[in-house]
Amino acid sequence: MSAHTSTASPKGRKYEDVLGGAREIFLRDGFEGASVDDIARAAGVSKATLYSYFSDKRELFREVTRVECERMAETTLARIDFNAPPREVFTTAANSLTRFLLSNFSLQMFRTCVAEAARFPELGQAFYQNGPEMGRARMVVYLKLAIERGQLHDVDPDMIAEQFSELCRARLWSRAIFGVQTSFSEAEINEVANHAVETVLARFAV
Amino acid sequence: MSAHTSTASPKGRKYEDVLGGAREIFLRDGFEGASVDDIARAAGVSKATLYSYFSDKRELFREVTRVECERMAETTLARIDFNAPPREVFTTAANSLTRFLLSNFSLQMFRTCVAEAARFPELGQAFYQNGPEMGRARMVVYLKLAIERGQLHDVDPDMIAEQFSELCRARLWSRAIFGVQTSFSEAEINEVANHAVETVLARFAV
DNA sequence: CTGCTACTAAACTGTTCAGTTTAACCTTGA
DNA sequence: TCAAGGTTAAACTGAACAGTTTAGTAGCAG
Repeated sequence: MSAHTSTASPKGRKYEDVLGGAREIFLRDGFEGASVDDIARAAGVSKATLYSYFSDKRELFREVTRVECERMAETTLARIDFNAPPREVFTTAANSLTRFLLSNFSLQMFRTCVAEAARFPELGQAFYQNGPEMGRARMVVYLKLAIERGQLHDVDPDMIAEQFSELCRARLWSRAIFGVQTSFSEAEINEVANHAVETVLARFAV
Repeated sequence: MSAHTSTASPKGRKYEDVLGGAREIFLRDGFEGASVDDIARAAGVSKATLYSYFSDKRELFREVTRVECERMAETTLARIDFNAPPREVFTTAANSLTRFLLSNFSLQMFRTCVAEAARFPELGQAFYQNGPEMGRARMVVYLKLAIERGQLHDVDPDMIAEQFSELCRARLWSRAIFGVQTSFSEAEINEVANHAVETVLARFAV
């Protein structure tokens, strides 16, 4: 199934299989929770093969995280229409960001990175830089433009972006991360997103 | 040292010692990271004694968490002056909340609860209810009053409280939780708190 | 002195799990 | 047909660690 993919795997036929299995199990069980035997089984690969590609469990985890962060960066907030008026831009962004923050992937990734932050500091930092940091930087580009155009007050655009993304976490995100609530209706999500937009506009729109 | 404390321990002299040791080690290493041997050593107590008080590691952890959440609830946001004008109330609250969110205790507690959310769902939920939920409920009492007085717009006070506490997380909290930044200057904290106040007032103050 | 209760140190059990080793098996290409 | 490299299942090693057991100690009450 993976022998003839476009990019030849760095070494050996099963490399992609290993990554795929690791992705599945790490995402399901976190780092400590995942056993290497489980990963090998999910990948349809022997443990020996797995260890021929990755010297240890951490290296495997690092690689999975790196790849997933790349994918995430490409997907989320990929294209903002820089010419739309602020209300429109914030509305679009708030909706997609709120949804993303509540997604299984995002929550599990967050959980794992936070859990391993002590044992594994580089990981949390890499995740922060490739994830939140990245999205914020992209937002700041737009904000600066909007400020120049006189659509927003001249306030530190970095702070605007930070506040905006925090507002998208209101009410639902903490419930999700603590497992108090596990599924979210469209109405709930829209309400949070809309309130985020109203608040950020009330404070920063001209 | 603990034999003659005011409240007699439920059973046996060393009960409080065990809790103290557990608190120290759990807070340092999290739940999975902490070994019962370490806890017993830190408590200056034998493992057998420890297990005479608590039937297993989880029960011990539960008890530590419960006690710490109580302490936290008493300390943080304990007294809001319900008669002060909104700007003053929000300013006080933003400062103490931002500081609390960045405290070692709060961060480590959050980390551990999140990490164990899968294995240990009741824990995250208990923490959520005794922590964030509690503080928010207290805030809502004030907000309703302020709305009645016509100091704030008549908007869902629960959402105001949620947005407010999220705003206190802007910029610094995610850096802290991912270990990107570990110490925070007064100036940084004040800036975040002040921006939170300005934003919440811009949106909700009459 | 006796008996009771809390406590202790240390050895022990059983399990889980990362990482290694071995010996054999396929596939491909010369 | 043979050789080489990737792959496999399965057994193994060694460590960590939760929880138990044992044999014994310290202090206190009657």
